[in-house]
Amino acid sequence: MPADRPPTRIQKKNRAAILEAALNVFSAQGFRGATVDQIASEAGLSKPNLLYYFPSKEAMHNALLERLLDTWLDPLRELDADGEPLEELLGYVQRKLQMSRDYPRESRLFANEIVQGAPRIHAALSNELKALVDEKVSVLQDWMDQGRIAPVHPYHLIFSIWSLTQHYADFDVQVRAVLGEEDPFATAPGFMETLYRRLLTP
Amino acid sequence: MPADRPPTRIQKKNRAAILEAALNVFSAQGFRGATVDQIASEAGLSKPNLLYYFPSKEAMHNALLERLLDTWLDPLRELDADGEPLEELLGYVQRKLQMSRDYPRESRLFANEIVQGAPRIHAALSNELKALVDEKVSVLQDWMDQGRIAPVHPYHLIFSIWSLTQHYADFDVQVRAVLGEEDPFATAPGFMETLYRRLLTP
DNA sequence: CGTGACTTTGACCAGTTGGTCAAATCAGGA
DNA sequence: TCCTGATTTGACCAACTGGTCAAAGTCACG
Repeated sequence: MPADRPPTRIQKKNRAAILEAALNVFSAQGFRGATVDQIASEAGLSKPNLLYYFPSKEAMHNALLERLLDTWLDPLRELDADGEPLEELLGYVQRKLQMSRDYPRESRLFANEIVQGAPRIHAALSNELKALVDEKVSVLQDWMDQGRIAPVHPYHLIFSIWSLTQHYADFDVQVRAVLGEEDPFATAPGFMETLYRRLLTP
Repeated sequence: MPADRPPTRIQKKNRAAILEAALNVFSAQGFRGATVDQIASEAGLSKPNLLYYFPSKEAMHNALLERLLDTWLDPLRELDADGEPLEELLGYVQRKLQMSRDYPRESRLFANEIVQGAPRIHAALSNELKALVDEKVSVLQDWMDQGRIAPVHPYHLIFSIWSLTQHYADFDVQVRAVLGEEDPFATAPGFMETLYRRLLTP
């Protein structure tokens, strides 16, 4: 563990390689299923060397989760209260869907954590996450009150967007087993657009 | 391991207790996260005693998954080609939602397995599951062709039902963290009905 | 109540895993 | 080049975990 002066070139490179490898392994095996040795070999480093950069396996996991929550909520943050309601929501849906396509490992890391009761990020859910959702829900509520989108339970509306979009990353195996050759991400955007347009058009 | 004559009273009781305990532990911790000792103590038996009834930890897990897939698909099997299309679909949605409320452990067991790539039930997904879905999709397609429900991508329609309903079991912690006091299952059925009614009414 | 099959368990074992440590090696500024 | 701090690693541990086994206890039925 080097002193807390600015990180060297080597530190940056190795820390990044470790997190990249850890993301692969944790997202595929879950926290307990992952072993430090696996991560080390995936990162091309020795196990003691990993533990030189991160004090423990849990620290790697935490570093990933911390970085993740922010990225994960970005699409929702972009929802603009001053935009055209339906287009804003459809935009949010498509951004979220793209994240499932482009960052499936992150989605699964998150899913693993939540399914098992979110032991490590429970606080963040009740604080940051809840605060952001509450804020955006009040925007949705205003739009509904003004008759600019159809009235529906705003929290369930957001849950539905989360679950529908993340399903394609988290349950990827199942989706592909059922669909066969067809690429889910070719047809999903159209389906989503239809669904939310019909649901929300006043 | 007793002979293969009919199971005794004790065998029945203990096997059931073990599976019940295993469901608790596996659904909360995942396969690798669960330990045989945990399951044993939860079942009120000793570890060697568990391994007298099941040859290995994996055998317990398999026994659960096997029993699960059938139960899990029952609501979809009930979808009746001769019924009134919209009502049939809404009925399916509500049955699936009830399963999430009444059997959250089973839902999470399944989720854990799929998120990690379904290593143990991949075959069942491509066979039984795909066959059933294909069959029901052709029913949906007929309904759409006849103009009895609005045309949408039928596979995505089914995925959407799965993801929306299971979300309330699998991501329960997150849902409750955001909702606070409100019981999700009080308001979800209404939301779902609205959603699918608007999506599917021709 | 005796007997053979069924059940239970304490003690144990080998493999795995997270983590440590001292010694060796390397990088780069003076 | 030399020196100091940064980096790397082989060898090790202790704890945990899945699984074994022989011996002891219990059950049901003739």
